[in-house]
Amino acid sequence: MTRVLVVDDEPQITRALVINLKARKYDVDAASDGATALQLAAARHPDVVVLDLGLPDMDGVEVIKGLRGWTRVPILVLSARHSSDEKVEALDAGADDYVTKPFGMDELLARLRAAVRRAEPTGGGEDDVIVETAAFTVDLAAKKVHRDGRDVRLTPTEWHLLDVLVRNTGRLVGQRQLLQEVWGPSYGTETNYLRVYMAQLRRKLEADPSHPKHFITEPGMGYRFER
Amino acid sequence: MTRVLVVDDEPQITRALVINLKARKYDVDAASDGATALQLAAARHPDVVVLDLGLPDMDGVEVIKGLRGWTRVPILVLSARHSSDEKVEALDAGADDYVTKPFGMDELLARLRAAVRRAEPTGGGEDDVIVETAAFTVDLAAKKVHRDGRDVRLTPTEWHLLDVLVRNTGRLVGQRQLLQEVWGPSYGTETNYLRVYMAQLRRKLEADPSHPKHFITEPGMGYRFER
DNA sequence: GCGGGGCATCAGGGTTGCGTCAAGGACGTC
DNA sequence: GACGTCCTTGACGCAACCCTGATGCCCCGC
Repeated sequence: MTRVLVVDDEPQITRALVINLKARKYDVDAASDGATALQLAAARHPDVVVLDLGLPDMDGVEVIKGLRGWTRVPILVLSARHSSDEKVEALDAGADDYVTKPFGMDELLARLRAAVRRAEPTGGGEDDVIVETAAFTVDLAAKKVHRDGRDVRLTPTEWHLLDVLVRNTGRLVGQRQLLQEVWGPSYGTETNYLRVYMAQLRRKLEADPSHPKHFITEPGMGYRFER
Repeated sequence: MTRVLVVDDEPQITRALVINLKARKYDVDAASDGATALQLAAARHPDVVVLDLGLPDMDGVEVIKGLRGWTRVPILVLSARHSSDEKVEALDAGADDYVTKPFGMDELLARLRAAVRRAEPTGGGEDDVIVETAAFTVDLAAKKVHRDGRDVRLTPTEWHLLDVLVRNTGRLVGQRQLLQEVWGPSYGTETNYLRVYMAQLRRKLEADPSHPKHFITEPGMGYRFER
């Protein structure tokens, strides 16, 4: 769940924001002054901060700088000041967006979504899904198989087949489904393809290919991957 | 130098933006309609896009979607419409910021700086900037490759390709992804480009180009950089 | 015991994909 | 206008992959 930190000293605005955010399944923390805000940010590590610049204890820009000293969390500034200088100062201090009061809740939420989306891990992040068995290790994202300390090379078809099986770990995958997912929708009866490629996968990955422990045949039905 | 793509069909606004941006040492491209914008974005790979929603040939939101199909480049929307719905639609389509006309140039530039700053490489530190292998050293930030005590010269396309591969060290990068990231979204099947440029990279960087240790071919799928 | 269906394994051949080289053309520089 | 660099494109040999058929095994029903 996305965590939002709301910082505002006007209770009615804070309340409105909190209600709207919680209704949209955000996890919300709230602070009414800068010191509390910095403390909460450090303790709770929010995914995005909504910050009113007019705080009782310190300048809003100082809060931004305080945050930027250690985090790149998106900061969405809220302010009654329309002055261009204020905006420039806040943005250059490290704010990500600047919304002037009064604001439309729809717009604010859209800007919030944009800020959160931007901060999401890049496509090439390391959200690798790794599946381990006693005999080998599969990294689906990197398309890598490790076994006995060395990489195993698989052909595209072998990968495709392994991919479908591993994504259904423990479940039986029917022959027809395997054929259609790997070879295309017009296939469904060419079970000999499966036999050939299952044999290759076993030869490359199983400790004892003729007595497979991970690529199990379910006669007449399909195959199952067990780790 | 930061490259900006300005998309607007009103010449006076475009001119004002271009002049201001160039004065601040930005590298500026300009387009007056959506088709040109998409084409220029693919060809020039800007670091940020300033996009007017009111274009003659297509809906601005379509331009956003067209860009988001293949790139996360920051998009700063410019529009005469103040309606909340328009803003929400543009932001949810993938825009990063939304500024209504008339706008203050100072504010716009500050928002632009914020957008560019955000897109900078993650603050992981400087441990990722330099990648070392047994044969050579790559400095992605400085755009330098060192090998056997001397600098290796790479062409822009070679750099781009190396960049994508190194940023995905250890991971397989599909040929379609490589083509689209290096040559643009309209490419995807021209695998001969890859073959030619991979050969050049290998010739310049590998100790034994015909038996590559770092630029690994995965037949039928793509390439992988290993250090 | 006998026959049949489904499965594992192997080996061959057609086809695809890769590496390499070289030539042509666009672009910028001097 | 000549030159050099870079990108594109085509052709060729070669290796790898995918498909296919043949063979033999095991399990099961008759």
